[in-house]
Amino acid sequence: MPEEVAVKTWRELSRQFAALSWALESALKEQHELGMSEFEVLDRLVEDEHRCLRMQELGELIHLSQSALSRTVARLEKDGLVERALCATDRRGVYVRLTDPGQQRHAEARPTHRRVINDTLRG
Amino acid sequence: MPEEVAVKTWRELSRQFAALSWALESALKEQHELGMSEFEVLDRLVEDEHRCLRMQELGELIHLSQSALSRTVARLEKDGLVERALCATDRRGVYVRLTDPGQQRHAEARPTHRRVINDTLRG
DNA sequence: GTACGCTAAATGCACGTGCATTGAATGCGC
DNA sequence: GCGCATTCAATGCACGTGCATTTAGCGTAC
Repeated sequence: MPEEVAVKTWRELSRQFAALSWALESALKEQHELGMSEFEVLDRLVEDEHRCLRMQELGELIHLSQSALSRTVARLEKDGLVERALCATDRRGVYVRLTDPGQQRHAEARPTHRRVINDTLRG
Repeated sequence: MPEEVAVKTWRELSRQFAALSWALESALKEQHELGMSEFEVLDRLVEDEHRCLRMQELGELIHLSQSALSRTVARLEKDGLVERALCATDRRGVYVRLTDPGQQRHAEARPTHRRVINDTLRG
């Protein structure tokens, strides 16, 4: 890939990401009181069979530093959307479990999320 | 485009952007004492015929809020890499002009920038 | 058992960003 | 000329993030 093409690709990537993340952030915040990172956590938890993941697993799925993820989960916990539970087999670890209110909030926000993605990627 | 495919696209976009912006940020910071946004400003200025753009023009090229751009330019100015000049025709406007040290710093950093992009997009 | 290194998650801190506001300058209507 | 809405850039402030460190728990070697 010639150098200038790579730069063009990067700029296009930036542009798309900026547009979409801004659109998601504002739509989720305004309509559902959720930040993008918060929704992302809920969205991953819903996909899990047991609606429960370890911090470490979440960290691999979500592009956030370990500390940022820790605080994001803390915010969700404060709002009662997830709960933390100690890991029985390894007490250093923490399970993050989706609560019923969390599942409900996600169900409300999900259509917004999907719609914004479709609209923005199309536009 | 089916809904799940759009979500996959978004997640892939996020993943690529996170990987590339992190790689750029750390490489530019470590090797050239430049943040990604700072480099982006220099990179756009170099491409301009007169190495000089209005804040507003920069704002359209770079995906940064107006306030963030203002501060990014302020940091560059503090380091002597750009200078601000009042716009003669509209005294509300500000021209941002690349200085010689700025051009030199960009020339040093550019190969790093291009290489990281190529390597990361390929990987 | 104890000591050591390693890993998981939380926290102090500094920094960059966005939002809202401010201050200055322009252009339009009158 | 005089207002008045609009535009451009800068700034106060709050917030989310990353880095570095801390705290706790694990595993291995001895």
